[in-house]
Amino acid sequence: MKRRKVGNMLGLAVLSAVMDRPRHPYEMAAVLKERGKEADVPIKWGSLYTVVANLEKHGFLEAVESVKDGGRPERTVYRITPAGRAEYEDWVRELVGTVEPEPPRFRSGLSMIGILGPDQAIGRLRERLEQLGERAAKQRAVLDQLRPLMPRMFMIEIEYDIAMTEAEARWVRGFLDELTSGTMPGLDAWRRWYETGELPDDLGALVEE
Amino acid sequence: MKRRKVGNMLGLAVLSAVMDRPRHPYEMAAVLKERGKEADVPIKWGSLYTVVANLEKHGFLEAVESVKDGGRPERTVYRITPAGRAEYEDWVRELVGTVEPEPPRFRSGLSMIGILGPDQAIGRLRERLEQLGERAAKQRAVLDQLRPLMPRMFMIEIEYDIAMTEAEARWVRGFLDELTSGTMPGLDAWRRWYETGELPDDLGALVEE
DNA sequence: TGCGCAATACTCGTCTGCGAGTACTCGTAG
DNA sequence: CTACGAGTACTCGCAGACGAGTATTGCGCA
Repeated sequence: MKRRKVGNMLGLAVLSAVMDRPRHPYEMAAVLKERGKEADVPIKWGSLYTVVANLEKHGFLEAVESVKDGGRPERTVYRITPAGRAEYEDWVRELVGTVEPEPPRFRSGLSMIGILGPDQAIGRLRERLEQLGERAAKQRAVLDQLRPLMPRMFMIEIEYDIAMTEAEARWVRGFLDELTSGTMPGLDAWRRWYETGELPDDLGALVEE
Repeated sequence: MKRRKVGNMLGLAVLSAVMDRPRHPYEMAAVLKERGKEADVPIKWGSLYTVVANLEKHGFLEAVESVKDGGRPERTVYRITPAGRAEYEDWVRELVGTVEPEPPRFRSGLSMIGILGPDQAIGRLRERLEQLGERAAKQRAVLDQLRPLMPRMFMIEIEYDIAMTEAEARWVRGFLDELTSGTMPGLDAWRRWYETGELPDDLGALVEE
């Protein structure tokens, strides 16, 4: 497989920032923050300059070498090249069109939730549920605030975000219900194991492989 | 904030692999693959030894220095320490109980879907939808195959995965419907901009800030 | 008029992640 | 009985990510 020449997501953000007009790195970061892209790609100062340099090395950006105005320390302004535009488009095409495995950390947590024991597990899941609710509310507030200002298509990723947050909340709530109502099979075996360390014979056999 | 001493997710996997009995690094990787943990945490050989070394440095693992059997090149066997157990538990607690922002790459793609133009966007979204279907089917197959062998609680993360995949598929389908049925506002403005490069006056004003 | 703080615009060095190589060994097909 | 491919068990070194520092300037406020 042909891995992207510049793999860092910040690279994509940089390309998008430079599409309309040439900018110097600090300005790129500024517009990205303004446009709320920080939610997509956390902008780290350390990475920004490395990434810009790499994009230039691979011919996606070129320096317009404008030292311009007095005052400020010297700045290098970059312009996007045709190759850069192509890369940008191709990258977005890939992001939208293909699903690659990016396991969320919560998934890992779930797969090891055993060691917490049922009671602690329930407690933690309740906390998560609450946080998911807050997150959804916050996103919805952003959406409402922006709605009069710009067309829906420009905020579609927020709608996606809300939908996913709510879906997760729904799942967690369902799981929680099964745990608290006792519908989930093996619950007391789990509790026994957590409290005494002994596990039922059939499971003991299972562990052997 | 107190960042984890060993931040790599592989570290968590290593701890989990060493909970029951001491193992040497290669063996850890082996059991992790066997238990299907690769879906949670991709196991990179390069990282494995660094991570194990770091875990040891911070007192979560300790070497049992067993050169043991003939044949194979020398191996170092590691045992988990009490501090290691505590760290493991605490880490899982954090993963389950708190939601931190980890923006999926698709979200970024959506926020930049503009440059593709409506027709290409629709095409790509169709592809994604198809892949999501495949993914859900595959996960479901795994679940069905495992169900007779182990209790549900041991496969809960697969259930979560399926639920999330389906939720995304549902959202994409809805979005796609709005695009193809023409319900989405601003669709022809979008097409015009993509084909000719000119954007309606109200948007032009918007871009100024 | 002078003080300090926020903003501007980076640089530097460390620390981590990981791909690609290495070297040895066992089973087995010819 | 031997050659080879698959498994075993790592090592090495580079490239990338990032935190923390630095130096300058403009502006508000007293």
